[in-house]
Amino acid sequence: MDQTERIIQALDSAGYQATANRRLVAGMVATSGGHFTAADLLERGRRERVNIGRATVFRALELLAELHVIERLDLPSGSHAYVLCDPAEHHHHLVCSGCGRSEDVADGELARLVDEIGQRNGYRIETHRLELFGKCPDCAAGTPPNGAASKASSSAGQRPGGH
Amino acid sequence: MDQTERIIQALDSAGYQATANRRLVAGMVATSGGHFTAADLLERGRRERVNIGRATVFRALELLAELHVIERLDLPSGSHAYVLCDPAEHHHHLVCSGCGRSEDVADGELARLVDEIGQRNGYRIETHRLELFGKCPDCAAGTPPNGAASKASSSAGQRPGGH
DNA sequence: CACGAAGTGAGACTGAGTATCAAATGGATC
DNA sequence: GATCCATTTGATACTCAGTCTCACTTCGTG
Repeated sequence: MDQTERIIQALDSAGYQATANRRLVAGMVATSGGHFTAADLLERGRRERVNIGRATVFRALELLAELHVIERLDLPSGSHAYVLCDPAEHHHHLVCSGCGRSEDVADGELARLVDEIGQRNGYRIETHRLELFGKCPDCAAGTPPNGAASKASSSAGQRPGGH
Repeated sequence: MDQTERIIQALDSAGYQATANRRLVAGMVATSGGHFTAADLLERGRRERVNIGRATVFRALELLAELHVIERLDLPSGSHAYVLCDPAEHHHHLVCSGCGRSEDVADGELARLVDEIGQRNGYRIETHRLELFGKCPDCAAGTPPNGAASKASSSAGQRPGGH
């Protein structure tokens, strides 16, 4: 779990206390293996008989998002999820609609494309967001259950089609 | 209001009745001039002393979204909005964080880029979504109030910064 | 007009997220 | 270890978006 350590590090170096609750959330985030919602963590906490308040979980997630340790995602279903990610560079997310697993995708060429669109329309672009949904190699091959599947299932994979 | 007509047409040719309520919603959507939330329409209805139920507005929006006459948008603030758009071709939205106005942006090169990303990661991509937020020419020039501004203000332009 | 289907409004309900506030805890200092 | 203050926490109330239900109304058709 050196991912957990990294999160705690981030908290600490930003001047926040690494309390037991925050460590707990960090641990759950680090081992999520994909995207997760606040409700997922709450549920998991309850299942594991951990005493952590609702508000505390929301606060911890807000904090981690602020530190860019996790990032908020809008699932095609319309609900909000988070993914663990690398705070260093601007990137996007590729999310498996089968098992919920997610990959970071470098911005790469997109930045240029976005600039171009902005220029063509006369807009001064401030933020852009690209979200990709599909099936990961395992799910595409029909072998979804991979550990990740079990706990991500609650929030993954509704409304795969669309537009 | 030939935009309104177009929407009614779409309802009609999909086999739905173009009732008074739906015409009303169509009219509000057509004259929105930017993105709007369900709450915006409800509020506008109340202000204009129109008697239309909460559920009816949600149902109408759902219906229009299904016909691809409007499309759902996730604002950077995390709330859900809709924009009127061309049902014909796959495209994305460029939204002004100042006045709420929005432009359709053709998918263009993005499709290729998305394919490439999918291939590189071994994912079978099902959906992608690009959302661009920034300042339109008017807002960038410091002349925001343009008619559109007044009614879009309730839902536009929070949290302009970010990653 | 009569009928069944489609549409509607009121209001109950649900679930996510926020706000409040008193109590607990952390960590620095003596 | 006792004291102090800032930070964190949990319980709970609250707000708000969106859904569901159900009785009632309206629509189109024969």
